[in-house]
Amino acid sequence: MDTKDRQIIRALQRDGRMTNQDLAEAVNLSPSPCLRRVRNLEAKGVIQGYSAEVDPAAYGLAITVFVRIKLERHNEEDVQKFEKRVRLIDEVLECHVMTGAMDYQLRVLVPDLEAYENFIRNRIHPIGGIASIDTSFVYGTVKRTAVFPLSR
Amino acid sequence: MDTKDRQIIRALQRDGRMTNQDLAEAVNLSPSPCLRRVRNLEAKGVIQGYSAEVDPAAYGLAITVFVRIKLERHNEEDVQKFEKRVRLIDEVLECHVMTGAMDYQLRVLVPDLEAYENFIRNRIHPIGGIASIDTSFVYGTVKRTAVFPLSR
DNA sequence: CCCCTGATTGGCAGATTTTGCCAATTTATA
DNA sequence: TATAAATTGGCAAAATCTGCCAATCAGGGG
Repeated sequence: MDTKDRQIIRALQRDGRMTNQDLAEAVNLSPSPCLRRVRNLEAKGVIQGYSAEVDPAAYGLAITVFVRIKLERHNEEDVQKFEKRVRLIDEVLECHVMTGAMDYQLRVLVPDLEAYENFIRNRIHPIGGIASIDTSFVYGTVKRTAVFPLSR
Repeated sequence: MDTKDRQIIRALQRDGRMTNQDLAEAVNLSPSPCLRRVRNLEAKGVIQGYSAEVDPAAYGLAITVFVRIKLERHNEEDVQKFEKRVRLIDEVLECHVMTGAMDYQLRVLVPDLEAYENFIRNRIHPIGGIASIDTSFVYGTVKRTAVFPLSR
């Protein structure tokens, strides 16, 4: 992981579909060592995959919600159960374990408010063992980028 | 935006670099109409771009932080100033306007705790007009996907 | 200071993929 | 049902990918 690798990573975060030729030019390499570095980053798991960035509203998912959840108990069994169930819910795009007053923060995508109510009632509450839920809707997005800051 | 478009979108969210030929096969089209649909989704802004998914820790950014910020005043000028400044900060990958007790939630990536302290002192506080800051560090990630739920 | 070793690079060529064009098919509308 | 519009599939030229080999570079030991 040298400077060249970091350049490659940031270029592919900006445009994950750029051709290897363009990428090579952008980082001052010829195509073949450039491709070799990319494949290497993929094999080592530094680059975990590639994905299309899609406008959720245009797709029909107008509402983004951050849901913060606290469990009643934190024994191994209840924690495992919660995490396993959460992973299976398609509307949950992200779930992190957090410091602070709440245990988890979820990023959830739903078409409308009614769907959010159903999500909480039919997907979250049935898991059981939940002490409290705190919901914040996203009004607007000021910034959203996939490009990491240059580190050193 | 029909079923086929949604299939294409979800396939490209799973693997943004799959070849058009494979994509066409996955959605039961021949390559040329498939590519035409993709280009159309890009032109309409439904697909906003493509990006590499990178392991932050492997890149050297071990710490993910969600920062919730409340402003002192909400007049046009202070709000614009805050948002403009936040957009320029490389460590901030996301910033959303939120309902609830806090005004904004930021997703921030830094190499270590010291860098986070510097981030707050040198990047956030100097903006001014901030009433309160609430920090939650990410301990672990239970789920993270780019693939939207199928909407109807 | 030079040589040796291992790692990385650049160029080449065959295989694969993209992409614009046209005729044929399907879908929607009157 | 007839017509118009939109969408599709196939083809071929252009661009790209990717494995291989010789050349170059960086670092350590004598």
